[in-house]
Parts: sequence; structure tokens; C-alpha cells
Amino acid sequence: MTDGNGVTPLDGHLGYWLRFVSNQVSHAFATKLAARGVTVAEWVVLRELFERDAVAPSALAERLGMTRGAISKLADRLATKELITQGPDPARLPHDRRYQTLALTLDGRALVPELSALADRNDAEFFGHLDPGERVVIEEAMKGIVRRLGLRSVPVE
Amino acid sequence: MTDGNGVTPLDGHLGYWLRFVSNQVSHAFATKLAARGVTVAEWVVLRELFERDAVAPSALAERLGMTRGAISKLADRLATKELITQGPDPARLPHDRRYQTLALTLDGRALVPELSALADRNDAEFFGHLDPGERVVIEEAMKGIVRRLGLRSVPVE
DNA sequence: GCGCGATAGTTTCCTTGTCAACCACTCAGG
DNA sequence: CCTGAGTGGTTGACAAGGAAACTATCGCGC
Repeated sequence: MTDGNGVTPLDGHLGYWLRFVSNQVSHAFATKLAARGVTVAEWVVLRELFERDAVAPSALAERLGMTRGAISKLADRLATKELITQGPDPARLPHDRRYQTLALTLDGRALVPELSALADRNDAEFFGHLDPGERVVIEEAMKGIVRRLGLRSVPVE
Repeated sequence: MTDGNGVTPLDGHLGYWLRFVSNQVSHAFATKLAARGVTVAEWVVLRELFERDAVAPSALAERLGMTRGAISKLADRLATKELITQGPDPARLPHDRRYQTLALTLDGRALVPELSALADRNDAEFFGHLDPGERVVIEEAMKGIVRRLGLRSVPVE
């Protein structure tokens, strides 16, 4: 797996191909989302809030593998777009005023299924032609890696 | 593939898993490279220059899927670290003074095999346990996607 | 009750990339 | 010639995230 120089070519690494394709997929998705005025990171947050309404910023940071600072700014952006609301945690009030809660607005909630359709389309464009066997192998391999290395989210160093 | 809401779960997309793993791989690699004071983008440039000495910035931009502006700044950084040299294109001189050429310094050239070893190790950590069959399926699927969609590099919109 | 450490969130600074305007240079047509 | 279109490279404004310092708040131990 080395060339004449004793140095592995870039594309000799599986990681190279994964990165290449993954970047393309994300980029294509970002373009689709941009038409709706949303970034990929914003989409992920919206999607997360759709599932479990009323989430604490730090919990989001944990789940999404971003820093609390990043979530803080992201939340501000989404609030400005009127897609989410920020407020004190009603479940904890009046006890702990440190906690915040993010939740979808009606607009935000209505938007998620539309964006989800874009995500489906995007995935199909890239992976739709794979035969089910291949698909399973790839998906299981990825899940296996995640499990084996105990990966949670990106920044956990 | 949809949950009760009629919305596909995030992890129902193959792209999600690819991105997840790919991010982890890159992040782990970035950490290893950081110990040598190099970023992933810089590594890719060094690796590219290692193969074909004397490359034009715009050619690099094309190959690596970055803008010319990004390469310009990246080259400055690498030059500051004395890993590459920037100069007029000797092959074209004295004809076209617009062309520039990037080339590794001796330090830069000596560094590549060391970084390559890190890349090998990183890839092995994540993918070393896959059996050869799985590996081939994944790699071929990725290459197939690249070929099928005529992908060249990220930004080609 | 008080103070001190932990914890949630915010803010500041830094890095790195894109985008778009810009400069320098070449060359082809009049 | 000289002008103008095209190309290679650089620069400046901006976006987005990470790291770390900072703020506000809480609750435990004395």
C-alpha cells in the first residue's frame, strides 16, 4: 500500500474516500438548505428539537458534538429567524435560573418536514443506487466503528 | 424509513453515518498532526507537493477543492513555517510573470514521510479491524459514487 | 447564614475558509 | 501600437466554530 517513495498515497486511506464523499454530500445538502435560508448546523438543531421539544443548550452541545459557545450563537441565529424560542426552563422554574430551554416555534416545526424531504432527496442522490447489501455493509461498518471506539460526538477529545 | 412523524430520523441517512465517522477520523488525525504543528489542510498540500514538485497554486486549488484565495493564504502559512517555497515559475520564465510555483523545502520534504506514518496509523485505528471484504465494498462504493456523479472536488458547484 | 466550588450560558479572541473585488500580466484584434 | 478580454494570484470583508475567560446562579459544608 505504499508507492515507490515509501509514502502511502493519499487515496490509499479509507478515511480519504470517506471524507471526500462525505464532504460532497454535505456540500450538496448545504446548497439545498441554503435555498431555505438554513445551514446544515441549523438543520441538525431543528431536527433535534423536533424530536424532543424543550432542550437545554448544553444538552444539544453534548449530542451534536459542538461547544456550548457554538450552540449559544447558533441558537441566537435561529431565534432571530424566528424558528426557535429561547427561554427559562419551565420544568425547573422557579428553582434554577441558570437553565435555558430551546424549543421550536410553529414556523420552525412546520419547516422541519420540508427540510427532511430535502435530506431524503440528497441521500438518495448519492446513495440511492447502492444495492441493499452494500448499503447494509457500509452502514453497519460505520455503526460498528462508532460502537467500537465508544464515539459520542466530535469534540470529545 | 420514517418515524411516526413522517420525518426520516437523522441517523436513517447513510450520509449521516459517513459524516459522523469521517468527522471523527479527521478530528483524530488533526490532533495527531497538531503535535507536529501542521493542520490537515496543510498536510494535504504537503502531500501533494511531495508527489509532483513545483505546482501552481491554482492547480492545487483545483485538485484540492479549495478556492484560490484559500490556497494563497495556506501557502503563506506554509512558507512562514519554512516548509515550502513560493516563487515564479521557472519553467515559464521569463515569459509569464503571473505564474507562481510552490515547492517543498528540504524540511518540508523530510516531514512528509513522518506525517504519512501518522496518517497510516490514524487510518488503521479506525478501519484496521474491518475485514478485507468489507473494506473493499466500502472503498469501491465510495469510488463508484465519485465516478458516477463525476465529482472532482468539493466546491465545483 | 456564608462562602466556595461547580455548573449553565455568554462573550471575546483566534483560526480558517468562502466570496467577490482587485491587481498584474499576457495576448489577440484592430 | 494600444486596447480590452481573460487569467493567475492576492486581499479584504464576512461567517462559523473552538478555546478560554467571564457572569450569574445554585447548593453544599461549615
